[in-house]
Amino acid sequence: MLDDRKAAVLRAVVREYIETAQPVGSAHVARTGDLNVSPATVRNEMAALEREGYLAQPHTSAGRVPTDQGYRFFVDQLTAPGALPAPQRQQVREFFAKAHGEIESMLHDTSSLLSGLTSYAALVLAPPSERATVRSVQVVGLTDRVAMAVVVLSNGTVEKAMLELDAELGDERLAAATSHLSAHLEGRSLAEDTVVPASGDRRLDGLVTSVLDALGSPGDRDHDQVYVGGASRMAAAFDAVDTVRQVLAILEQQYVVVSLLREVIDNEGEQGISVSIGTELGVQPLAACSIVVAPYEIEGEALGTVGVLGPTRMNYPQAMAAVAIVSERLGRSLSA
Amino acid sequence: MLDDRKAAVLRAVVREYIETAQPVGSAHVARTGDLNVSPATVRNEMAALEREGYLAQPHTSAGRVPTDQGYRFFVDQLTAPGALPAPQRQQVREFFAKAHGEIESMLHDTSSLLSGLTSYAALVLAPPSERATVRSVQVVGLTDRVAMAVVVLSNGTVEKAMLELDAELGDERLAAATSHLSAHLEGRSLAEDTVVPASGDRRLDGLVTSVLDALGSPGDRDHDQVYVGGASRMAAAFDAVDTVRQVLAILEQQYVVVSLLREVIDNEGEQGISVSIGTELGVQPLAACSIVVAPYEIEGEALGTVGVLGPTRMNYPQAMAAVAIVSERLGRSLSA
DNA sequence: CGCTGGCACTCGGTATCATCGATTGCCAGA
DNA sequence: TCTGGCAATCGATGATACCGAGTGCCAGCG
Repeated sequence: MLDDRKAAVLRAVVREYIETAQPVGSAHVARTGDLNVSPATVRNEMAALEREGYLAQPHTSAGRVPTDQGYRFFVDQLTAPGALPAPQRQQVREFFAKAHGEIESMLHDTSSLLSGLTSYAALVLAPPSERATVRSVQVVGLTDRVAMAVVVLSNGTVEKAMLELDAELGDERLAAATSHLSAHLEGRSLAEDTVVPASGDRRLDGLVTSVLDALGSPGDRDHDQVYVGGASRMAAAFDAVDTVRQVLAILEQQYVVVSLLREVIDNEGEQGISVSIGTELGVQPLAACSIVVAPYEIEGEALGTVGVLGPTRMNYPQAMAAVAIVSERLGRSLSA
Repeated sequence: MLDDRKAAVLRAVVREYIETAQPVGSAHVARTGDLNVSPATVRNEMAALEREGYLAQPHTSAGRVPTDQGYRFFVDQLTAPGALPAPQRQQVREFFAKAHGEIESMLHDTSSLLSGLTSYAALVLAPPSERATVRSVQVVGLTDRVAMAVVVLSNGTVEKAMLELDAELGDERLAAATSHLSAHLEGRSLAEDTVVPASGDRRLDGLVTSVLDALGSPGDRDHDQVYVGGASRMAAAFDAVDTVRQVLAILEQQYVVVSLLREVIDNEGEQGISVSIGTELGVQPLAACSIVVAPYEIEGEALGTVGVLGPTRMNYPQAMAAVAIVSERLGRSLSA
């Protein structure tokens, strides 16, 4: 697609622009890039790259800036994930050595870690609890007419649902519901359309049904819990306060973030790290942002995802390295 | 402290500045304020107010801007909470009419509501679970050496704690621990130093102890769950992107936000709404921010708090009105 | 034929300067 | 005690010029 020299020029421009956030001129490239050519030659190549859509000029007589297409080529062809500097590798190691306990706090802390590693916002998507099996079900009365169903899943997640009861139900009936549900749910996943056979007792069956309803409904969306860490770092990435506001507003909408992560993962071949750049994200306010994500695997199955959200001029090699190592260690840590 | 006319001038300046974010000149005050005096007179008053620390001049020959002290006087003496416009009252009513279900999602949604009402960031602090009593305890095995203790509290909260077991424990022993703990914890609060008598079985007692340890430790800090809504709106309140970053960084640290809310509530007389302005907050990055908070009461006891965080030049009457109505309705809603 | 040095040209950024207008402080007079 | 008048202040705005980074193009060189 691009001959070697064009590629080298593009690479030099992207690298320089990532570092300085300033348009890159031909002189800089001629000096920096490995190719030993004069600025004039570089200029010709840059003009060509601009015609082909890889570079853009903010205005005549400024340097060139990579376009989304330019970043795309850079990510796909011109760079490898790269390695994280030693101190940061060490930091990751220590984090996962200490990490233990509840999955929620672990995912939350992971988002902070990743954000710290990259100086961008970090996104961590929890594994869907559909695959987990029920370990325990319990129906507990809170007040006369309010009960709560609590389900413990094999992955350490706890689901709960409030029930508003039509009629006052005694402890015995709640206990009966608990044991009835336990008998038919334990060992299965909540996702299956679990049919719990009727018991004959009408009020009991009504209670059981409402428990299943309550547990089922949040399962679709609420479960895609996403942890956003270091959103404030987006403020350092842009100097237009309005851009910052729009990006943050997006990050506050969990479902948008979740579907964004899903899309990015699905888009590319499943070979690990995926990158979506600028307009590829399909969300206007994020036109100046890129996302780097990788799935993490628990017990060999790709389940959740971790990623970072940064400006399109983010440091892709570093971000990819960080996402790679964190997703790998997180998966390993959760498998144990 | 301030004679009537000075107060009127101060009020006019604060109101105008809140609206326009521009330094206010004497002519504007003379026109706007109810007092029928000439700009020259207003100038004299303003000079006096500046000497006494209520106003400041960004530079000679600009208008005046309120100082923190000026806002303080305004809030304490010159304004009443004010009433929310009808459509917003309606919005609150509808919200709480529909609201139901788990306390967590309710608090979360409340923070969004309050943020929407005020266009500032909203802070909602969950009631501490110390007062709630235990309704159910259960120890569930997840893998050979990992178990999870789940406690359902009377307020609808679920506590959980992971346990790493020294030795493999069979289901019978977990069940024994469950019933032993149930017998001694149910009806009490987790905060009390609950002494669970020894059973005689050494391994069982070890398990029981570790459950209590695990449940006790997070109880101190993890519990002060705080929900932050509309943080992105802080980006609209400032035009220095760096200020935005610092404020957001603060908002990401839960414990800072929690202790901030605590302090503000404690500072002032407990008569409802409290306001902390600028440097009063004692946190340098928030020098340009103010917080308006009110406790909400469940069953007559002041427990959690709701509040908004905005720029010092926030619309105090409106914010106070919004905080007041939301805290009142939230408390009522949670009491039901 | 491709690369290079040279060169005119473009155009944003910065500095300088004058002007304008909002606002003040002060003072003398009502 | 208030007011109108007035000089003074100082940021904001705009015009102007200049500088420099960078470009595109072209003629010449290897």
